[in-house]
Amino acid sequence: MLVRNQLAELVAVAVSAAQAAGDLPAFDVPPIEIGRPKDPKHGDFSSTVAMQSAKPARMAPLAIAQAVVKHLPQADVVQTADVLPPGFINFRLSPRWLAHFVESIESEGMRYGNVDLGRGRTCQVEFISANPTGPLHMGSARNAVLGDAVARVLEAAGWTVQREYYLNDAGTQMRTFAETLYRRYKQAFGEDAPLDPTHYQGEYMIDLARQVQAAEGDRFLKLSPEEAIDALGRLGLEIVMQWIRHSVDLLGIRFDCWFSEKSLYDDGLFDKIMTTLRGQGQTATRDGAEWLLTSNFGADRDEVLIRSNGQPGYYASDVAYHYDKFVLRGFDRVIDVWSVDHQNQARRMPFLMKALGLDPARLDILIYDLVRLYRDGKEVKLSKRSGDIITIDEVVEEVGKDAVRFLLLSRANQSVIDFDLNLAVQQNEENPVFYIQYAHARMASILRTATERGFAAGSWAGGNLDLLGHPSELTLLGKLAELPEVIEKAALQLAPHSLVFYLQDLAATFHAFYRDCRVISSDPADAELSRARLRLVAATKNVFARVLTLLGVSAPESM
RNA sequence: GCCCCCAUAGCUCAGUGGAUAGAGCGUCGGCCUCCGGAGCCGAAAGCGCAGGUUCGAGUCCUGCUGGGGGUACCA
Repeated sequence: MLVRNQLAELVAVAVSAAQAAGDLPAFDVPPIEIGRPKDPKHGDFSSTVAMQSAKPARMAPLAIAQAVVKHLPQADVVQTADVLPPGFINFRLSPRWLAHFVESIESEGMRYGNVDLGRGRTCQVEFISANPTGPLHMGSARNAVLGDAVARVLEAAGWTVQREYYLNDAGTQMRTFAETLYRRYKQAFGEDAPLDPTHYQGEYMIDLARQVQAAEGDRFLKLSPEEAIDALGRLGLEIVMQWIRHSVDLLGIRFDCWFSEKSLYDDGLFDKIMTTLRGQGQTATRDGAEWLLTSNFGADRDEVLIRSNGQPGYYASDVAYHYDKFVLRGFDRVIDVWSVDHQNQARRMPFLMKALGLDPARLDILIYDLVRLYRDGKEVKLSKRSGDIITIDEVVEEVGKDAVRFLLLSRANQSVIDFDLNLAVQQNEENPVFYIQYAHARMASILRTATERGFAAGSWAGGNLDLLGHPSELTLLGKLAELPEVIEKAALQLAPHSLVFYLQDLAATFHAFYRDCRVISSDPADAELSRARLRLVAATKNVFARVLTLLGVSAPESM
């Protein structure tokens, strides 16, 4: 159980006991929340229950706090519980308990920090889902690493997670893609086939056409334009999918499922849902189009399902796709990771859920803000259509997966990221990922050095943890014990960036410990203390590796 | 016009309604004779403006100013 929850229980018991003893009146006790004081001298945890109870109990907060502390049950975890004006109850964790906390970290290993918010329930995280009409560009990189990190955090929080890429292989964009490829393909044979302004202007379409030319020759020229466009569209899609898989792989991401939008129509699911919705009277025909009457569920407007040209609109796909997720595949929860461009669409999703008879709370739309790319001090605009793109592959090959992931995960989701390509290339102390990885490498180095100086690998396992008690050791131990709270918070808020800030904090705490406490001593009299400290270093290294893994960033043994 | 997000130190950003608002970079001043100085210690420096709610507001509400995004029978 989280330390915070243990303390909350102790306080709850104390309040009841105080009431039973007549030291507190009967009143509605507010939910007991345990917080972390900003200032460490106020202790490790604090409760504001006394201030919150002042009004209902009609008592001075200070007196309430004193009554609570008086009835606080004994517990190993608590060293002291102090009352401070205006009514804070401050807890300090027991040094002995903290020191032995190392044993928990050792036994849990790379599972340490896990919490059980999910209780095994299933959660699908759908992310990237960029149109397969070209290589993944840097605009999708934030989506990619955020979605993956959220998936990792949710797994650590007890959810059974499935990662999915939704392939928009239906609709007009695919048609435009196929037409563009057809013209580039003809151009490759020297034919005059100029692009329209609506076509994809990017150079990569030329590469794609040449690739087809090399592999397939001129056989598509012999088909009718319609047949050729169809065939080239399918072939081009396959090739682009290979590009996308490669980029995703470079970022260290694995998808469990690549879901085809087209399959929603080919497999008859869309028709089936339309029949159901019509039967329920949830659609209406107006202006030649068929609408889903979301205004019946509180929306300020209805949504077009089938356009007046007879083609389904994108909302139709969303309806069928989410029906498939929740009803056919039965996910308890779904998270769609969308850029801020889709904020309007996101607001309409709850109505879609209601129209399908589903609880909107089961669907989270995780909105993140833009990434602005800068090169040589100028913003670089990204657009597949204009052809001005910087691919994920280019950037990852230039600055590495770790830097890309770390930089893109070190901001809150709702803040804009300015990604300076020139700066990211500089692999120096200005790059925060190196600070973190350095700390891990330093710990690895300490353990290596220990084995060279007579502490056989693992021989410190029996080190006497009771010897740990230096303030810097206790601070480090307290920070290590925070991890479950950090993971819980990251999972609840779908905000992996808090892991980054935790790591920076932990690194600083470790460096302070390293400064104050010599781990490997040449004095034989300190051998036992060294073994205890080596256990602490190994536990800290484990926590670093754990959190870096949650971020998808590697934890180097040396740099 | 309407809707959403943002505004915190010189710069880039954290900050679950709690106590003296933090970190990195930059600036200034210190620290390597046994573990990695890619590190550590210290200093200067901040919540856009005006109201409101609350025992308590950077955090919640309203208005204003400034920046970004969104407002299709396109996805």
